Amino acid sequence: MRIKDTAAPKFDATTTSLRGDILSGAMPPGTLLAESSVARRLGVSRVPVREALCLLEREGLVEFSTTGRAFVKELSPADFEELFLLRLALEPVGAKLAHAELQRDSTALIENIAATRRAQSVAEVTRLDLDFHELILAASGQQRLAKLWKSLRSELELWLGRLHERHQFRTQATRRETVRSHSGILRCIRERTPAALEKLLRQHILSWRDWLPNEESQP
Amino acid sequence: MRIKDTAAPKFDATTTSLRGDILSGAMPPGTLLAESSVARRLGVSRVPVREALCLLEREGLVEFSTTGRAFVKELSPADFEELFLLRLALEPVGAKLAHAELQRDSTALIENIAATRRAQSVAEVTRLDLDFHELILAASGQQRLAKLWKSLRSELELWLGRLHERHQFRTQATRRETVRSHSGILRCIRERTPAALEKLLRQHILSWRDWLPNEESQP
DNA sequence: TGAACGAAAACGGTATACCGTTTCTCGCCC
DNA sequence: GGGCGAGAAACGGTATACCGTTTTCGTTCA
Repeated sequence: MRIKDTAAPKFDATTTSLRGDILSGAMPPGTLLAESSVARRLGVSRVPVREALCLLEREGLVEFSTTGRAFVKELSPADFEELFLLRLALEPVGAKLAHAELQRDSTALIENIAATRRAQSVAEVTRLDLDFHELILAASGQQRLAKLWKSLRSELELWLGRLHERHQFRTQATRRETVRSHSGILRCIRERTPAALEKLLRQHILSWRDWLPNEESQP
Repeated sequence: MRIKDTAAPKFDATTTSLRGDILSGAMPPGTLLAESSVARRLGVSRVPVREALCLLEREGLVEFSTTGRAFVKELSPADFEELFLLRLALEPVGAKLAHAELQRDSTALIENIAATRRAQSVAEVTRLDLDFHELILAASGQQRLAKLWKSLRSELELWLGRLHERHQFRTQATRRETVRSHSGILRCIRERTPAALEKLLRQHILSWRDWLPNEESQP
């Protein structure tokens, strides 16, 4: 009755571990991820580490120098802007296609909104917000679109990691605004009002962007 | 005065070789790319092959089964449609941003159009067409957008590989139409008429899609 | 004091070897 | 004749070892 006999591959445990360290801020952007060191630290050989770094590069969390060394990716304000440029280009397309699937079953999105109402911190609201958008793109039925979103999300979370420590957000206002936007977006998808949907979605994404301090200050 | 002392890494020679075999049709979609066999055939060890397969997966030419085996990606008609969905979503955004760069220097695009005028086959027109779009997205200054385009292009070429053998195209009409569209698009970018640009670009992309037989027939 | 130089340590690219699992093949049994 | 199962071959995941290059750091010289 066993579904899986095979032992879990080490390279994805390695990937998970590294991803956690990066997103948690334990390894800030610019940190060198040397294969040997990582392998020693995690008690595996260099081979699974190599694999993990390759995967994380595709996720957008790691970048390689010309000499082949891996670093935690550093995002410039321009990168940050590009992420939202792509969100604005892709999400409306996906949302319009998600209609059929969400007409059939949108409980996940409804539960997400309910959970957002109960959220206790801005970090939690943020996570639920990203989950909400991810659910929509998954419901679009477009594989590349969904994959692409996950990569954009990773990079956004990489950026976010630096913010929650440094800034005080107004939890209640953020939460209320998020719930309102998400409810409206879901309604537009299910009632199939594409023009209103696009407008709402764009506003929501942009307002989210403008909440985040795009620090240019420190030289 | 040597820029590079270091020997060219084998993994990118391997990547190039495999990419060529895939795009040339020598290894049709569905072909198993076993690390051992490829390594033997190319006279290298499995390690560079592993690296190459990882890169080619990111390019969209290779996909992995759940058991970790690599195959030349098989594209369904739905995949084909998704590629154009993404092109329609992304290219207008990139083209609008390419204005400044192309105002400064658009010789590459102009030469591309001239070369298209002299093209002798549909395959050549096709390649120049893809080059044209790639140049625009490169000029947008958006790294992720440019990377993304290259991946979409690879998959399109993967699809195209099966067509040029099986179908007779009208070279002259295709060439004339392509030159006309490209000229119009370039003019719109440089004169910054975004509405007309978006319309032209969408028409051009869609007409391109409709030329390609999206065969549903054979069971 | 600062910059250029050189040696040692660290790192990445690659080859090879081992092991458990998957896949294929061929012969057996129904 | 057709499914079915056992054995063999092939394959992927991982560990280890070697080598040339890059990086780093301490020393020396201007």
